Amino acid sequence: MPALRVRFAPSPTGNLHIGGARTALYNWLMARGGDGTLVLRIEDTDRERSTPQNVEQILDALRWLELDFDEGPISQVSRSDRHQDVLRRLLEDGHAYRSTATADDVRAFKDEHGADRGFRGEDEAQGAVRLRVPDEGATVVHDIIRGDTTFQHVHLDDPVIARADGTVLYNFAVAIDDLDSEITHVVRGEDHLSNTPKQVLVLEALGVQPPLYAHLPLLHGPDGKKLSKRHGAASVQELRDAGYLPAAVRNYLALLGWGADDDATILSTEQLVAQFDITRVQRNPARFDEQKLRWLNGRYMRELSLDELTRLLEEHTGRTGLADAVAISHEKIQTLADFWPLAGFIFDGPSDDAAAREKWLDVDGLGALGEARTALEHVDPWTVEGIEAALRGVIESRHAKPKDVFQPVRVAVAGTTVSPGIFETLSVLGREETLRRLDAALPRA
RNA sequence: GCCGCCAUCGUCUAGGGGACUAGGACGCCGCCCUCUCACGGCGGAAACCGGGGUUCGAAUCCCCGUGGCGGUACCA
Repeated sequence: MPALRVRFAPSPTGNLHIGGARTALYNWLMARGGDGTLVLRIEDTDRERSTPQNVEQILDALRWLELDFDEGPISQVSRSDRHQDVLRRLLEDGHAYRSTATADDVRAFKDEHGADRGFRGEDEAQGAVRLRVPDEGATVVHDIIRGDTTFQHVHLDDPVIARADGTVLYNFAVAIDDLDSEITHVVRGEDHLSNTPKQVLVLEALGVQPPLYAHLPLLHGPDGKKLSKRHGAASVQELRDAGYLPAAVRNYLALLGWGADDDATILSTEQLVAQFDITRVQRNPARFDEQKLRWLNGRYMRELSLDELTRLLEEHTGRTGLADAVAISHEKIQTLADFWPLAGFIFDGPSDDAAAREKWLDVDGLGALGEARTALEHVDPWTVEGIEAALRGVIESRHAKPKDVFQPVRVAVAGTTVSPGIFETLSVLGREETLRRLDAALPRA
């Protein structure tokens, strides 16, 4: 039994999308759970898109997700000498040939022959390099999620494996790189399934065994369409900006296409590593549901200590001295990004919600506010309990409903109808600032 | 067009011939808690794509249809 070796091989086209992130996670879980090795390879044969910045974005996303790798990153381009060697060998032994046939030529051929025959070119000693597909038989892809898939050779065209200028193409480079990295399990998106026989054929031409495959179901947006920016946070970068926690993202992503034996929903990374089983992965595509991620993230946020949450929020907002405000907001936010809209008024002053003022700072509201101001002035010491007692006293003397006093006060200090608990908020604000804000909301005497 | 993959509540899933009056989670609805928003608690509505088989028995196996998705590049 050879050691488990898996790989994550993104092409650096920009942000790491959540589909790619899940592929990385599944590979990582397999490696970590099975004493395996995870190899990172950058598929950078498309020179246009493979900029150093794009590569750095991928690495950055993996770092944020806290998914480490054991070997690499290996640049596919850096292996071109090896690719050329193999290419030459296939050309020499007749498994590949040069042909000037174009995509249009192949299309014309297909139009004529339909599904009866795959395109087979003539060896013209020049042009692009095509791999010779046997006329008879079939290539079977062994997939540990989907079982065996058979591709009849008559349906396969001889694939181009290198351009006329000699540079190799994806389906060739992948096969060689996986071979040289001694990858035992190729775990990747289902969009690669149809091209897998080309890779298997390359390996068979070299007389070596292909690895086992595991093609993961694709991830779609809430509308079932391909995931994109318009679906909200679709990349790791956006997830981070939206204030999600890496552990929550890992948990959620793991559940997109896989479920634990006991159908548990909240699984720590340790539990994921211990329980993840690639053979239990779903075969049908999953939709990315940000609402569930939000809920899950909220659960993780509430597990955090105040110190840790404060640290993360100060990092996220770029502000300091948030500890008290965090303490009274802890239960009310689901993402790091939720904090400032809820509690930012404590630092930046009341927000300006005209509808809220109109509704709660009417004649009655201002009356309650005036009494509240007087009552609060004498609170000593300035504690949550003292503040509550004072405000409840106002309710009693006015024979009012609680909200008829609390909401005007809230609108006066926060500028809007939503905030952390009112007593806690005033406590954090301090007597001076509280009275200042109440006075500002009251008509001049 | 051709080749291929897929198909359980709105969503993620459990289920791998009888344990299914189909279970859990998010979301939704109602109630409770309550100073707003949340949190928490309780309860509810909500699914086996359709049609044929196989079988004593099918959500589970097979076939067809339908639908979704992917591939079909001298992209990755």
